[in-house]
Amino acid sequence: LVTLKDIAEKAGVSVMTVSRVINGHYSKVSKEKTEAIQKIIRESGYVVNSTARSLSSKSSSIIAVLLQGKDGSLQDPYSAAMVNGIIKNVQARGYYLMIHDVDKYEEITSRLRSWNAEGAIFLGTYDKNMKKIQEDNQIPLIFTDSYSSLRQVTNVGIDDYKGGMLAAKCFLEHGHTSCAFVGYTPDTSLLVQQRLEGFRDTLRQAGAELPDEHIIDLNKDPTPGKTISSFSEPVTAIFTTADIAAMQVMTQLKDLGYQIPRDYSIIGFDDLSISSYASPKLTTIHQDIAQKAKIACDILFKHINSPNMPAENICMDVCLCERQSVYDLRKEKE
Amino acid sequence: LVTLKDIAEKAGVSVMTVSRVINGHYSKVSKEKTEAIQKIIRESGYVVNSTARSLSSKSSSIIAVLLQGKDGSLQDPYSAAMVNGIIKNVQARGYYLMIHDVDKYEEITSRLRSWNAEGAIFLGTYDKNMKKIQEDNQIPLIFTDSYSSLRQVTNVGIDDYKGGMLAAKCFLEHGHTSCAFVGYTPDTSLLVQQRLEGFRDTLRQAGAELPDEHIIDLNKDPTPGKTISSFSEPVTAIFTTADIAAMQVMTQLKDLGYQIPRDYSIIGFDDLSISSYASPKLTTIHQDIAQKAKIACDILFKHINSPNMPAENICMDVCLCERQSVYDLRKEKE
DNA sequence: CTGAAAGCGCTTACAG
DNA sequence: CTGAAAGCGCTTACAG
Repeated sequence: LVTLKDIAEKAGVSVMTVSRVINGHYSKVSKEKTEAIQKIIRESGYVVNSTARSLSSKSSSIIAVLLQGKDGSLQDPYSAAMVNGIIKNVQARGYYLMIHDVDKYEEITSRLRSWNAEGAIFLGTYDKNMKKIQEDNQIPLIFTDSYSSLRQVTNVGIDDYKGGMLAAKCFLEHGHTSCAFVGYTPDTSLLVQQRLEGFRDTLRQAGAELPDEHIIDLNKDPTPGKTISSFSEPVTAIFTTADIAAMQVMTQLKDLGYQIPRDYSIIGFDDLSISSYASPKLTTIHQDIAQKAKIACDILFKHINSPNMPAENICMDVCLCERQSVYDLRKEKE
Repeated sequence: LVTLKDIAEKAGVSVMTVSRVINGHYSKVSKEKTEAIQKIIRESGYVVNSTARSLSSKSSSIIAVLLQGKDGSLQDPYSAAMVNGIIKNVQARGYYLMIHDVDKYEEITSRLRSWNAEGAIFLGTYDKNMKKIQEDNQIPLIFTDSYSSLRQVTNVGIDDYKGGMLAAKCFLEHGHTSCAFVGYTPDTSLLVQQRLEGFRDTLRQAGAELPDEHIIDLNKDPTPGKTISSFSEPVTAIFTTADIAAMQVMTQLKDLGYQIPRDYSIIGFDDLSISSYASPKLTTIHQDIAQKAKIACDILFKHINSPNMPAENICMDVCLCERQSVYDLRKEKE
């Protein structure tokens, strides 16, 4: 193990001089010494001990990503895409990424503090504990897709309400008025509620009601396809809060002998790359995940570099990505 | 920030006594003191400084996962599932996970050394630099799906050759003799070559040749569906080295007006959960990713806890998961 | 069972 | 431009 001391001895200078060269404070070291030291560093294969640097400088260069068992696991392609983007952005800035899978609130603080993380990005839902998390951790914290009622929260999200609206509009424009909604925990997830409300409000404005029975919680009902096909009032269109869920429902309905989109039209959410491999290709609400990861990191580092920046709430736009899973009922009637 | 010293002062003991309690060396501390100290720790919200502990104890409790730009990115659902499993296993043992996205060889060593990682798991292909990586990093290193010619490598992989064999057998049993193979970089990836060889050998043994033109590199040809449909010698069955690729090819062929599996039978690889959402449901070679992640971690910690363990090469079994994407040509002939 | 000393490999802050 | 001193918060190793 090569240390600063070893290099200092070899170069016949003090540890401080070597430290200055390593940290790029060239203006403070004579040119000859700088070059001599750099040569020795190169030849010796020296690598800074981040652990020592972190301890003495009180800055770790560690960014934490907090994953949550339920909706923020890497099993979810959305989260995987986010983390993928975050890694690249964090590394590009010379920082390191630690990834934590937490379910209990208490773990968060100890994990963040233990390594003296300089900032953290949260994936998943933390709405209930957010205030506590913020009080206990005085470092920049970026939440994503959060709908906390707290004012002072930095959040990067999307226009979920508009997403629901766009789905409803699309269905209406294609002549659908009897719809269903399928999502994970619509009663408790504020994000899902936004999508639901945008969807329901827009339908209602057009005179189409979305009865409560047509709102299905995927956590409670693993076979929404079956459920929907058994409704007394027949449904023709299904809005789903994730592409994966949409593909699941689609498969269930096809297994029951229905044709998509002939019998049931479906709209997903996210626009994952796999949604164009679905059959029929999935019409879905598009969000730009790579961009979202970039923005989250940009804000995080802005806050790290200048503390006391005000909290900011970013709301990214969404749009409808039309493919083939919505059937045009009006064609029939013509 | 609460330190050991603060707690020691409050409890009227030395720092060492507190340290012993925190590390669970209860046999070395009197019961009364232990309890008094634990109470203070609880009330003060003390969190160990891992950075300081790492520096003085020379063990960091950090495990590194190395991702590789090309085939080991989190964009790939296989890698995401692996990392997901690794996180849980690593955390269950009280360790922390740092994740590194590397493309240049040199980065690996500096990233590992800088944080004094206790072990590392590699996702993706590192065959060329493996020897150097091992020489430069004297910590337990677990490679996955590697086919390095080095003897002393700990690797967790699957029986890729058998995977190819099973695919070929399945096609043959259903009357297919004219096949194609689609994969990423079949010329350079030893893993893909294994799958290809298992596939080709088995076909050959049954008297069915797989001509070189029927081996398609997805990196060079992004539209294998089109290519395959234009072959002069018509192909009826396509083996693909990843479920995602299979779904891609399937979609391309359907877009060209072909019916799957009527016109083309397809077998994928991995058995990701999404493969059952494909339409038709994808017949594929199943590998147990959660188990693979667990085994990789088990071996890693075995090596961490007892150094000088011999390298081991684990080869997990694969099996055919039959769904609906292979058509039975023999039915026709009867 | 308890503690004083030394040290892990760096950086900060100060003196020259 | 250069360096000696002190310290970051812990643990190891030793002495009692």
